[in-house]
Amino acid sequence: MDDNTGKTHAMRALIELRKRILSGDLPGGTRLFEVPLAEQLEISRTPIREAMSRLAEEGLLDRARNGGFIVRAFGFDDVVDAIELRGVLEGTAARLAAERGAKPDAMARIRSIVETLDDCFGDKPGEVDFERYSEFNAAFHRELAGLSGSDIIRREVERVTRLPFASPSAFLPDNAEIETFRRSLNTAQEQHRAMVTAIAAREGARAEALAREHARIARRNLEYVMVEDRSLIDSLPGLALVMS
Amino acid sequence: MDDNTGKTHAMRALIELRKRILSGDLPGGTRLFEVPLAEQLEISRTPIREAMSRLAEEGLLDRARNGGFIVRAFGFDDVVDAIELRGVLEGTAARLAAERGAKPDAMARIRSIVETLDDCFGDKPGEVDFERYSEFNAAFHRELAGLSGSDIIRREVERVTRLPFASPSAFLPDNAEIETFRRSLNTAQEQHRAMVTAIAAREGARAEALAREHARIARRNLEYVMVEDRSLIDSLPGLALVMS
DNA sequence: TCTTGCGCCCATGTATACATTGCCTCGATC
DNA sequence: GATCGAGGCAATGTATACATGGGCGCAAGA
Repeated sequence: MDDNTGKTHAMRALIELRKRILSGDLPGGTRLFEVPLAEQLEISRTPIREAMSRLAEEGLLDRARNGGFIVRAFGFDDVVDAIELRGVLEGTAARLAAERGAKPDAMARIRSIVETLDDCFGDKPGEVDFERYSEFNAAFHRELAGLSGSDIIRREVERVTRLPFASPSAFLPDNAEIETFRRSLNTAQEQHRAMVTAIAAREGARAEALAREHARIARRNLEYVMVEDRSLIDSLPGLALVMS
Repeated sequence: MDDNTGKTHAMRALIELRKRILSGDLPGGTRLFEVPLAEQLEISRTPIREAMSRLAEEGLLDRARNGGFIVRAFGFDDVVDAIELRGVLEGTAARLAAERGAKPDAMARIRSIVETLDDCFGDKPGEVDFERYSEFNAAFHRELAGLSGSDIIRREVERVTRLPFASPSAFLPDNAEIETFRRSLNTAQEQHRAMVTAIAAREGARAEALAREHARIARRNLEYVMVEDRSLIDSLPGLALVMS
């Protein structure tokens, strides 16, 4: 995101609007009018426009035909597709890293991240330091995105990842209560390790396949939520803006 | 792009700035200052900002740390990566269309486009209606992007495609003189046909592989230009903004 | 000489008045 | 009754004045 967090009026408007969209306060399809928003946030129209323009870049708003902005509507099909897309792009990042070779220091960094993730698992089965895992899981995916050395790939991976429900951490909620989710962490960590191994061995196809399958964990968790226990929807912040 | 072509000052500024960037008049890394630009284009700063914001969405400008915009710099490595990325995304579009099944009317449309492309080839070898081919080639790729029915996929395919050197028509220059390029058209059209066949037969892996290989034609043409005949660089509009 | 701090200047940030456009409504006419 | 057009309103588009803040240079002191 931006480091300028909250310094200017435009930044505060950006953050506030993003919050409202992500929380579902502004449902998909809602047209955003400059004047009322400016009055609500007690600033002028100019920073509002700036903020909306940035949200359009993020993919949270669409530009309307005759000017103005509309909150982008996401359905569950879109969540599935975005997760699939993340798998494809991370797969490409992994494959290219394998085929072209990753820089030694980047490989060292990602290996160290995998070690740390290992440490998040306690001795007893099912014992996981969730918060730490979540943090270093994000770090793993960030490192993976740039591992091939291609700026274009890194940018596009990070772009998809920015959609909250497509983020690698989307289904790592604060409440680690969900047994199904917790079990998936072992599989996920196996895949992290295997990806790094494949990349180091220059096995591009394997690295790509692993990354795609890795993203499928998110899809399975999504399907669990939708089919088995819809009450969980509310505890997953990334799903708040998704419309039935 | 936008249908609003040139109606407002912001749109005219957008078009003018885009032209300057694509033509290389504004090389990568150039910082764009609002005041001088406003004076040059004889409008105020407001529509300039609007235009620059849209160019950032297009990926032609980057936002600078402390405000302002910088022309994004592309090297030949980036062109290669962007072409690769297009292949990956079109491959995903094709695979999903195969796996999920495409709508009959969309299939009919893309089949009709393939027929038309066939008609572009004359009786004598090497005889091609270039302009018509180029037009319907673009149509094929546009149709392919949406064939799976996924908006997310279609948007992202079209997004990458918007970079001029990554467009499916990037190496279909007006001058059809380049024998190597002309020969590649036969291969390309074979692949178009095969992709449609694979999608209809629900052969996802084959459809994906074909789309990726299809994009490689662009990469080969790029390499031909770079290695065999660098003088051709100037005749390919999409490469003007690429820096050595 | 090096460093530090003050101040100016330039570029973006913001507010606001005014322009423009497109849509909606209401009415009149066919 | 339907359609076309004029008018007004509401929204974005634009210009511009002023605010803010960061960078650079110069100068003064250590």
